[in-house]
Amino acid sequence: MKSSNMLMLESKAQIFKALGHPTRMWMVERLAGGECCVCEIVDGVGADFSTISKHLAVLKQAGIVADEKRGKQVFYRLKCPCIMDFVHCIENVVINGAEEQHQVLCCGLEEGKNELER
Amino acid sequence: MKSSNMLMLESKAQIFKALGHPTRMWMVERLAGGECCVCEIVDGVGADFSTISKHLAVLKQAGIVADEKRGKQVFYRLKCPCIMDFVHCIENVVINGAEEQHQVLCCGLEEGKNELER
DNA sequence: TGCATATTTGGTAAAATAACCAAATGTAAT
DNA sequence: ATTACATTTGGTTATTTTACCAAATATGCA
Repeated sequence: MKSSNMLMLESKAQIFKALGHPTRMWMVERLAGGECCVCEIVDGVGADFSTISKHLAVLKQAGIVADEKRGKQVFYRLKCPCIMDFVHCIENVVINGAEEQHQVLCCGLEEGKNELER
Repeated sequence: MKSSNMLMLESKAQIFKALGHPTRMWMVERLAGGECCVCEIVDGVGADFSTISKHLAVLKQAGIVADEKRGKQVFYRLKCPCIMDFVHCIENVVINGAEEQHQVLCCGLEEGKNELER
């Protein structure tokens, strides 16, 4: 691969990769509804604390979430809530299947929709 | 994980995962410039034919690209060129680092920028 | 028909990921 | 200071991913 921009390529891929796991996807959607502490995520996902912690570390490492310790708890939040625009588009891709992808994937963003608040 | 929508979650994650590899990222960007045949991608990436073929299969499986056989060659194209909007946003995230992400990630789309043609 | 070209498929080994448990760390309250 | 709670880190094992090679398949041309 001819790569003056190999590093950029890897960085971008890393961000997508971080979103490429159902549990982390769930977390991102959860955090889109507002920050929450690790224990809340553990409750929602139903996996081991350590597992959740590691998934959160992946998202953090990719720059998708930020964490803040307050008292005994650590709170995570989406660093960029607009990442949900992506997610909603992808959702449409999934729902509408292969055929309509072309139209559908573009829609949400171009009309400036943002359904984070729902 | 409480999952009436577990399947949806997995499908979305799969799409992100497909984008989560430098080589596949490169391919998507290459295809954003217009369809091309497998051999052109092989040349660009510099990996084995079989490796490229398998990466393309991942993208196809995820519904990101489509293939069409013409003569001896197989041509691939982006099923949804607007997926590049995502990629460019992510690019900004990478460039601007953690601090500015919040503003930057949103920009490209809201101003309707689309640099596919460059 | 038979050959060369283009691509995919199958197999295998190395590397990366993911889940859990146990132990370590940091913080607050006693 | 000790204890309890919240989270992270380290270790282990199972699974998945990736890359390459070799072999199979498909297509066009001699």
